[in-house]
Amino acid sequence: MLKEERYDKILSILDKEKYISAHKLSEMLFVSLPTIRRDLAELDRRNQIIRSHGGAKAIEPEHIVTPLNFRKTVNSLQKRTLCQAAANLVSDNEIIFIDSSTTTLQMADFLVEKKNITVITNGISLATLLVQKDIKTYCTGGEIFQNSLAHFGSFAEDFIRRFNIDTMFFSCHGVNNSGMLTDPSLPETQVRKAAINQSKKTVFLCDESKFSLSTPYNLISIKEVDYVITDSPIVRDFLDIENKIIIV
Amino acid sequence: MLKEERYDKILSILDKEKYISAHKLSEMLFVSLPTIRRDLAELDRRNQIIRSHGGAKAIEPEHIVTPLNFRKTVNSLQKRTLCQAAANLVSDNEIIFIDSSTTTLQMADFLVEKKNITVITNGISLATLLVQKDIKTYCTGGEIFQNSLAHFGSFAEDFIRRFNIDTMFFSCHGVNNSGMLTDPSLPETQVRKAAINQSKKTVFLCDESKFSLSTPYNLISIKEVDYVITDSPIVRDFLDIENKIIIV
DNA sequence: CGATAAACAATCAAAAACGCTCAAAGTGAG
DNA sequence: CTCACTTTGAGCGTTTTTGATTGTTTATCG
Repeated sequence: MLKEERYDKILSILDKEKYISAHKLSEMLFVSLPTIRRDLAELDRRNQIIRSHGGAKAIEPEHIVTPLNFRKTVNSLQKRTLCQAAANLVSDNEIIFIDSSTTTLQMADFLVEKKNITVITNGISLATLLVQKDIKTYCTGGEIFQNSLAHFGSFAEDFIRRFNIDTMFFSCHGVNNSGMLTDPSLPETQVRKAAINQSKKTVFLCDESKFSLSTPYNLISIKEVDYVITDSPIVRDFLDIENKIIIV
Repeated sequence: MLKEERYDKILSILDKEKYISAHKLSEMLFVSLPTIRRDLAELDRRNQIIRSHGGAKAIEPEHIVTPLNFRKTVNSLQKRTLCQAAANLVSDNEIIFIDSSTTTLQMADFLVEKKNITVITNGISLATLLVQKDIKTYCTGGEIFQNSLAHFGSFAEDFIRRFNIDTMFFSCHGVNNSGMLTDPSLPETQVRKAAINQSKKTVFLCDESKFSLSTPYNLISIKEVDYVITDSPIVRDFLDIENKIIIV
């Protein structure tokens, strides 16, 4: 097994387990403890896990994608439909923010028809797509994270604070039972918060898989979102005012 | 079996598997290990796979940033040689800046071997390449320009001013007869100036085509550059101190 | 607080993978 | 057929990765 392959396995185990001991990893991957320790040290250096005494804990499970379902995940028709509905909310001449996630990536395809819009994003893949479609695009700066090809951290937040945004489109890891949008990654949450603060209107793209998932960091309550775009009517249970929901 | 045919097979295997060892490939394709290693080296050079110790890993579809037609202009051997010489000037643990241009793009290939370096760039294609090769990469933010897939403008300049850079690598459009480096784009010139101001050392990558070209905006005189890497001895005419030139 | 066990970093030797050179095999043009 | 050129595989010294061993640090519990 290649080293990079082992790294991926560790990350995908941490995606499910949240916390894993070095000892257990060494049994699961059939390598010695020193090797696992070196792996964990390296993954910690890359900011992909958080090292702790005895093992490691996860930080960004959302972005670890297994080889088999990768294309499906990104190009899913489900997400495409959400993106189309999202793009319908954009008017000509607007300044919009789109956060970096596999869910929002396909919005690029539906924004082409808009006139004179400006898009701000922290996702490099999305930014590149947009630019190639002749859409005026700003990308936040900062360190680039390998798994998501996106910017997080104070650089990105400072950048966002310079803009007045009309509409902000985002996704996140899950919605817990109290209707709070949550994510396992603090940096991602902070970037989204910064963007929400600068925006007149917020739109949450929410596929079915996200319900009853609770992860450490709170973003905002789903009730505070202006529009929820979803393919699952379950969403109604969390909302008071019906007309904020767009079910596709 | 033709070589290109074998390349195709390797790519299609990696399309399904994500990781593959050189050993396994040699069994599957009935050729020796040295041959597989040469194949993998070539495919890595073409940025179609990512080489790693023991085998190779696939490039994830999401990570493909450069348009297809980009490659022809960029992959010239001439530029590659300049980039290799440039990379030789980088030591472990350094913080370097690489400006966005087709000339500097191939530096990514030669920086892999350095340990613990940090690269700052305004070029998105370069940044994406670097990140995939596990190099700590910061990209300046700002508007993205379609032609160059790069950031310019005051956002980018502000970003650069936050760093202390050891070495700054750049190219520009031309060198005029007084030895002044010039460029037709003011924003590009400004970004380069900002980066030069933050840097202890500057390195100019200069291929033959650049001489006697005068364009509107002055960057600095070639005499102020710490190292000039060139494939053309004509450069000597513009310089006093010989040891700043590296002719490849 | 101190004792005990677990986890750790550091070191080293073996194994695997590597790059390199060189000769053999294959290929195409004259 | 010969010659030049490319491609391949074997041999060899080097580098990288790995796992065992050592002594040290850290967590736990009485």
